[in-house]
Amino acid sequence: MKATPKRLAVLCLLAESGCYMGPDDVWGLMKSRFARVGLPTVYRILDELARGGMISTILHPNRQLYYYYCTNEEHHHHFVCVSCRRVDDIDFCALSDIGKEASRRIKGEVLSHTFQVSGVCAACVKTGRGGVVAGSAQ
Amino acid sequence: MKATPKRLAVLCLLAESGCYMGPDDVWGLMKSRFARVGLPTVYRILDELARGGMISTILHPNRQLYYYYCTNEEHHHHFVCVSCRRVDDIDFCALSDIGKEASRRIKGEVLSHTFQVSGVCAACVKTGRGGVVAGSAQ
DNA sequence: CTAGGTGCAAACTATTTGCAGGCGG
DNA sequence: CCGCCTGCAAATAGTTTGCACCTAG
Repeated sequence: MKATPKRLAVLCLLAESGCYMGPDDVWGLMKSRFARVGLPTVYRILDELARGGMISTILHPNRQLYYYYCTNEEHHHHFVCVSCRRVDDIDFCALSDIGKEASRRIKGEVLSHTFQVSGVCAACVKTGRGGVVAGSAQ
Repeated sequence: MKATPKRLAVLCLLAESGCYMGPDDVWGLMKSRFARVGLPTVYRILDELARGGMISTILHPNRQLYYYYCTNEEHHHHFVCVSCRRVDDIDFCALSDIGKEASRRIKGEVLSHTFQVSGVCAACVKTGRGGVVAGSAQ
């Protein structure tokens, strides 16, 4: 993939923020850096970067897709703060710990899995940000 | 919540199929049982049943919401077959097994979590249904 | 009579597509 | 000159809302 100014800018935005952002958020920041930039372009760039593995996706319970910068090459999962949108890597995989057990019970072929923890990060707990949020456990 | 004929019908449809369905799928089946039924009504009923805990939701990687009937009162997770749409309960929780570890690393407050395994169920593996599907692990 | 359930049409919003212009190699 | 990156406008699709009707209690 060619490193165009806009692709780099999106990557930098995400890397510097350390937060997950939706296409609209990224678009807002891009508009302050480029005179002309279209929302479809932001969608395309985010999709390309995610396909290329440079960023990862967060499927929010609100059914929208968010993106964030991720250097961790290893398979891992995420803790997302519902207050400040910060993302922390969880550098272990739930499935690997219980994989044998899961396979034994399911007796099928596991193709993929999602594991995502959301809550309030340490910083937000400390400063009292992040009120009570309805939790949904699937 | 009042047990209206349509609410019961939606519940029965899901219970009898043992599969997850989208609002559109449910609508299709409802139309063969009721002369007049609107798609918005199906959306409303599914939402109400889910809020009431009578059915549970599956947030598919395609970002659409599916519903399925679930008797298991305990906290648990799901294995969804991408081939036949069957859902199996995984009657243990990934987070409980690694909860202390997660809390220690995150140092924040966990509000909710999702854990969902998708693949091909035993029956589909046996009959050769269910081709290769791109897997996405978050 | 009243409350709530429902059909229908329209609105909404996130996302995607088509297409033409433009820029770099 | 060619390819692909991109802006813009329009289309798409899932979902939600507004509102009037209608029926059970």
